[in-house]
Amino acid sequence: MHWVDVYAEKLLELGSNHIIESGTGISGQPHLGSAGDIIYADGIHKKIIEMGGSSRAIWAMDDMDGLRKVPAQLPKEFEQYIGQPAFKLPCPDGCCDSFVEHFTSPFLEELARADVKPEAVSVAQMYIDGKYDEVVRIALEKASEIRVIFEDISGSVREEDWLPFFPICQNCGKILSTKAYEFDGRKVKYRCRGGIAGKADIPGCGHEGEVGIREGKLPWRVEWAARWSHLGVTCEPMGKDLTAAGGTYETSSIICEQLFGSKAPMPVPYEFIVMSGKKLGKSIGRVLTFGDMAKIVTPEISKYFFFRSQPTAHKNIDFEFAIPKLAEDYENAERVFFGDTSNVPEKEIEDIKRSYELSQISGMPDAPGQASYSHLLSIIQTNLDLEGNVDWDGVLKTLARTDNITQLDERTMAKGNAVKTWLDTTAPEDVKFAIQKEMPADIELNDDERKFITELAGAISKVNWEAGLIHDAIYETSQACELKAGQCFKALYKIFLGKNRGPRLGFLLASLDRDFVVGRIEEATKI
RNA sequence: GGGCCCGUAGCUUAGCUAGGUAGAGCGCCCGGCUCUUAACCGGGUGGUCUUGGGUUCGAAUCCCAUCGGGCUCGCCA
Repeated sequence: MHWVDVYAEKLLELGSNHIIESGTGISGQPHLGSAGDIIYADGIHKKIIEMGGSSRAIWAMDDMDGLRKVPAQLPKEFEQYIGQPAFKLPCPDGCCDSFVEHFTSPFLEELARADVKPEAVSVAQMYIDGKYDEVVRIALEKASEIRVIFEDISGSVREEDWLPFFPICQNCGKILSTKAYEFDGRKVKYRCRGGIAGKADIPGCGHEGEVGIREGKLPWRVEWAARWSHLGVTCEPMGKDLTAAGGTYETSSIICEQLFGSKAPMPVPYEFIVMSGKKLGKSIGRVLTFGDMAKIVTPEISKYFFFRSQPTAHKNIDFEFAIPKLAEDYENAERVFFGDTSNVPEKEIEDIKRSYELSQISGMPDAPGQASYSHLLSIIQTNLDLEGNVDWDGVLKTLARTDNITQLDERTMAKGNAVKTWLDTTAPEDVKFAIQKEMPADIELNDDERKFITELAGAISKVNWEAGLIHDAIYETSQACELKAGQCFKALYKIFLGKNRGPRLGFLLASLDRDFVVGRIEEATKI
């Protein structure tokens, strides 16, 4: 059984109403891993409903959290906001109402296009609206119990007067720099004495004051427990960092059960996504969000990436070399789904079909997609104009010949655009080819190849300029020279592309100017 | 020091949540093809499933231990 269904069934054994939560810190653009968190939750959520249970998928944005450091893409001026809660920050580009909206709305739109539509909940808004009043009050009143739990689970000792609450300083606006020390049942007294975020110190302003319980937040582990209890969360995917013993999940579970009297949700631990050891430098650009991935391989294939293996399996995404392979895996799953189960072990058929199904975004297609990613990769490059734009009519002509496709349907266009995006962004030079306007400087031809080229120079000038005839002329010349055709094709690729391989030569050359081709071949006889 | 995850062919890996003779892709080798969609077709090479125990009629799979890798907790989202 597919792991998504295993979780859904386990949950339904526990009860029929479920809240599947996911959550993301808003300290910049949410990355691919955050999207995975929500995609996993969405898969389980949908399965529960499909099996007759009721379920809500909730996505909590942690916008009450203080800004720890300035993300790379933000202007330096944002340093002034370090320590302040995210929900109060302005939009970095002035295009949205707020910092949070700037990052979350594109993220949610990208996911929505993949048919992943959780109910978004602002944590800050829950505090401000008083939704957390009760849990905050319980936490403050039972501060000593929480302190004991922290000590038992993780061995960390808090100060005598420690309170599980971080007020927003009324003077400097920071939330990472305050220390609450007294709760009188209504107000919390605090000192803005400075704090720590990662390795950096967050200086405080020294202000002393008191705030209401809606003007600050609980510490993470307490807040998580409070949220579970308040929303009735029954299941939540989480990164493996949170599931370590003595870690966040364990502590929060105990707080949830002991203080709030609620059962902790079923965790769905998952591995982090690794980007093939490559740094996310300028060469790879911004390619680390779900939207970027969806543009490079389509939303369906992006979802397939998450569903095809166990959430705990290591996930290595390589935006350079592994993209066609990922697409091929998906296309293979598609064939399996539509009944071609050759090459697939019996045992895996069910899960492969299910992974494919989970990856769809607008119902089940009634037939496999027609053109493969790899094929499009090749034919799109043979149909680029000088500005690098795709000649879709040319692509269609090729597809008509190779795949019997009479029109570019939505799926084919989506895949074609994805291929083009990949070529324009992270595709490695190895998979790219382009007609060399000048004879490539550093190529070498051996005696056989030179002989072939010389023969061909005579033959090619007499050929009618049609793909099939050009191809025949090349083949016949190779036979006449008693050479392997493969070697001869290679020689031509070298002089036209500067590479050893390429797309079908007859069609490639036919699309070029005849004089140019003949001229290049004649030029090559002098190498 | 504690915990979690991973370890299967040269490489990438499936199978572990059904215990039933280890499967695939890439690569490589041979053969074929009026010979190329960075292909295709046929055949082949290649794994003591990290290692050692245990349970079992039977273990890659379950249990215990071991080694190696990654991550994480002990300050802190």
